[in-house]
Amino acid sequence: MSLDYAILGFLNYHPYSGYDLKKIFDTTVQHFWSADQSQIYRTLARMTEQGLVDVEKIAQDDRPDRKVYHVTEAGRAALLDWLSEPPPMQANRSAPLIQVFFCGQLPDDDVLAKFEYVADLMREILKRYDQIPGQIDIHAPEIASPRERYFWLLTLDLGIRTMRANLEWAESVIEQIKNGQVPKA
Amino acid sequence: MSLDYAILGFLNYHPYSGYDLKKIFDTTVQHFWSADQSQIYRTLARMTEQGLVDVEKIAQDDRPDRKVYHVTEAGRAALLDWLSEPPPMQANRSAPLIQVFFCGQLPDDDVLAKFEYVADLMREILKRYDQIPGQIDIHAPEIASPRERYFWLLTLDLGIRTMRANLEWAESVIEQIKNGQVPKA
DNA sequence: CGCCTATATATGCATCGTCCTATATGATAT
DNA sequence: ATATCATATAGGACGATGCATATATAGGCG
Repeated sequence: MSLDYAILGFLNYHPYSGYDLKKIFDTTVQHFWSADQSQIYRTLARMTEQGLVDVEKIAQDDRPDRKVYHVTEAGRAALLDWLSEPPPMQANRSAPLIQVFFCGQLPDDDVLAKFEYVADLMREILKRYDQIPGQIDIHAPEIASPRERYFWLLTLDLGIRTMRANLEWAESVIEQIKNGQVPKA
Repeated sequence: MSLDYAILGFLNYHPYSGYDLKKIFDTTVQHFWSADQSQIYRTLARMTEQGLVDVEKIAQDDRPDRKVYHVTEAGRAALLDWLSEPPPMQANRSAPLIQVFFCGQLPDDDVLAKFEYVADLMREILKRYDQIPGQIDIHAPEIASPRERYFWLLTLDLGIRTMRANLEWAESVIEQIKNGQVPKA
């Protein structure tokens, strides 16, 4: 259901097509949410049936026709209701940590390589996060008010803080392996 | 597929039943993985067909019969192969952050209440993390080697670091709201 | 006697999510 | 000429997940 509200949230700023929404997801909220193209279309179809959004068909000469979606009053009400609810606290799920949990089975050299790989990935992700702020104007210029931008930057701030914590963790593990502080089997 | 390897990892320490595994998941790795009971049983059934595990039926007088699962050689090989692979970096998905992203729609008081609720939840989770170390002996005493414990504590360390970062973030947001630093619509 | 809890396994159902593929158009590159 | 890319929408197949429910045994409580 989260995708529903993410879509409603963006459509509440401005009408968009499924194709637009896919691009917006991939650029503005990609640090905490991803959306598959086919699922966006399917969700929009369902939400149209449910009366949460309206479709406006726009014919184009040079390109395929667009279906632009608008929030209805019901959709807007559903969004505001949901925003008022306590946040949907989900269970943490981290597949990589399953590897960490059991990787005592491997020799230290392999473990070290694994953590150095992870640390490099995290440094790259942090670099990518630095580039996000510039993208909201390009891909969702309708999110223009200082207040909207503020809350958007809050999510990015959390992403950066979390990723830094992860990186510090990985670096501390690397240190411990190099110093021979990992117990032997 | 992650659940497969988590199950293989535990069965590689010791044979367990589905019921045992459910309890172990809920106590030892609950800070980064949860498993539904029905899915554990279904996964064990599939893995038996695939030859990754073997079943041993144990009749009990006072209680229903148990089906205790053992890792096969193929299962052990699959586990070690997977542990050697680069960690399966998944997309971050955070439903609560969708609320944060769009909650500029709400008045500051509601936003403040939301973040105080989140901060309280995180403090509770941090308290719960403190109690995890004692539980591994009770619910999975077979994970006894210092090396295994070390990697297990690494996952807990990351959970604590991440949760602390989240809490600091929430507290900084609360400060900003109280100081009137959030832009008005 | 009925009810609840713990142990133990299993199925049904619906949703969510991802991957792959199909369809259609126009512009640009080789 | 052909290939590929960007735009634009959509369906099939499948796996993962979660919730509810069914079945069975034994013990404890009121």
